[in-house]
Amino acid sequence: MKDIKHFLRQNSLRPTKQRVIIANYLFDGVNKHVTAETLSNKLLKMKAGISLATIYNTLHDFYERGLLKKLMINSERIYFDTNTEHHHHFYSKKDQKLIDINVDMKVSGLPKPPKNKKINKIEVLVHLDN
Amino acid sequence: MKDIKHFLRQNSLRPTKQRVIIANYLFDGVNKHVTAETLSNKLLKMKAGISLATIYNTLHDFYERGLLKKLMINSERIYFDTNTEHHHHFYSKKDQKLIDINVDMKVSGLPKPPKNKKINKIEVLVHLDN
DNA sequence: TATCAGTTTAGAACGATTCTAATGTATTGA
DNA sequence: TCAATACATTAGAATCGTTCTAAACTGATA
Repeated sequence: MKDIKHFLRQNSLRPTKQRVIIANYLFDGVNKHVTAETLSNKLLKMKAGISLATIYNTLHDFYERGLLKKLMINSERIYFDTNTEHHHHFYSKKDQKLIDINVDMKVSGLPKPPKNKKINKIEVLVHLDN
Repeated sequence: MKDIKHFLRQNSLRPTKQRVIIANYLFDGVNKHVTAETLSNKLLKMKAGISLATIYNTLHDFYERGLLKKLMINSERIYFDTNTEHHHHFYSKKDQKLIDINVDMKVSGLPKPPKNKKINKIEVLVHLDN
């Protein structure tokens, strides 16, 4: 897609074949949560032979440009979220699945942060059964 | 300490030399957040020559008995919390430090969980600057 | 106090991720 | 248009936290 090449250039990323394929998939309008592994599997199904190293590089590059959010869900792998707006998540450990919570939530009763520290952001993770 | 041996036995853990040392440190009344690495360093300072394997085993054993909580903070290492009550945290990435939030907080505006799923627990992580 | 199940340990293995350095490709500017 | 070159991709090695293995050890028991 022309648009994606534009989009990549706007983010100072050369629109290489691999980046175009990955960006097309990730930024198709449907928000996604991916790991290097799930993305690799998806790309394999699409017959796009992109090396793992490039997948890691690309996720990293996109993250550094603010095109992806990194999620700290468990210690086993790194999740990337195409929804870069501030939002929260449901998480089902059993299904290893994340679901966006896009409605506005409020956290009340928050104590003052320690001296000389400011709150950057508040992350709410709602664990579902198992 | 006699108490710690008792405590271990009550949790169906043999009070071995290593477990007694680790439990004495972890459950001294002051809540702590440790990783295998920080615990290992602390034990080295105490001149307790406990192998890394045992540290991992012991953290795991304590976790399985519900004596420790596992925290998913970042993907680099696993944090264990001696405070097993439901509570939340401040996190400073810069300092790699966690601080308990022990006051009651309320999250409002939470949407319904997906069909057939029930909310298990809600975790709030307050990121401090950097 | 001998037995034995449970524990500790060094070191190997593992799995996600990062690094290396050789090859390939998009961009540039003449 | 076509070098030249700066940036990307890649296979495979390296890394690092964690887990596994299997041999030596130790607490509990009878």
